[in-house]
Amino acid sequence: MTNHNIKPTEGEMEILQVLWQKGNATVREVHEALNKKDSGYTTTLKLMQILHEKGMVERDTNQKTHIYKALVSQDKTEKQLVNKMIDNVFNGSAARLVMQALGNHSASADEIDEIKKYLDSLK
Amino acid sequence: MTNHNIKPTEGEMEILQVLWQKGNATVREVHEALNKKDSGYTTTLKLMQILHEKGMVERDTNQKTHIYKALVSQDKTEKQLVNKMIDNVFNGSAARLVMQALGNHSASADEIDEIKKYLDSLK
DNA sequence: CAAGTTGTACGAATTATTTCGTATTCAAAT
DNA sequence: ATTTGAATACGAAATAATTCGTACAACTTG
Repeated sequence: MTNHNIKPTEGEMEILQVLWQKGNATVREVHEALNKKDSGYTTTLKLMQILHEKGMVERDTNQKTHIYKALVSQDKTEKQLVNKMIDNVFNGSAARLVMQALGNHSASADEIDEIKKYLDSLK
Repeated sequence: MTNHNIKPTEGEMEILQVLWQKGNATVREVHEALNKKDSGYTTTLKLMQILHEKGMVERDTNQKTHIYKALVSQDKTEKQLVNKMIDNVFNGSAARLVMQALGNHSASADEIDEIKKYLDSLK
């Protein structure tokens, strides 16, 4: 299977998210979307170059300003990270993770409704 | 607020989990519970000493063999890591995380029932 | 076309994390 | 008492991740 052993670092994840959201983007666009006051433009550039080395993004270098695009699937990457957390933090119990995620202010009433609908659809 | 900025590393998390599960334990017990074939006893020891420096565990040094116990709350630590993931990976949406966690084989039918009950109890 | 601006490349410094080697201490067993 | 085994202490090496400095190339505009 493709995309099997990807394990983006935290910094790489931030960039991938921007790319997933925008579809494709230049380094500057990503850097500005991240709005990091604690690190400079070349840091973002370097990270994106590393993502490219690792095969997680592709880029169009026809223009001077390169255009990047995620190659790894958002869904697969998210699943992988979630499963890792279920294993590492919740001893394999997805239910425990879910309850922990819902048992705090991050989950609004709307979100809870949405989840209920989703659960019903699983039956 | 107490326990605010703890951020255990991955290695530290593994140890904390054993401590939460066992209540208290010696270094050897933790090391064996982890069953790591890729790193030695002194590595586990060192990590536990670091946890102690950081104030995340306490230890009884009355006997030659020290006995460790977690000081940070499992619940708070889990919430913190989950919230971080919701922010970093799911753009602030707890619902997206939950669905990702449920949308794979990690979640059994039993678990899904459990979650439904929990959701109902939130209303 | 010269000067300034914006971009990439990439080695190297910095910082974080994990791992180990070795000294030392203590207790049990010979 | 001496040896052996199991423990802690802790500096330092190894590895991973982030950040930056600086060189250079390509546009832009005055």
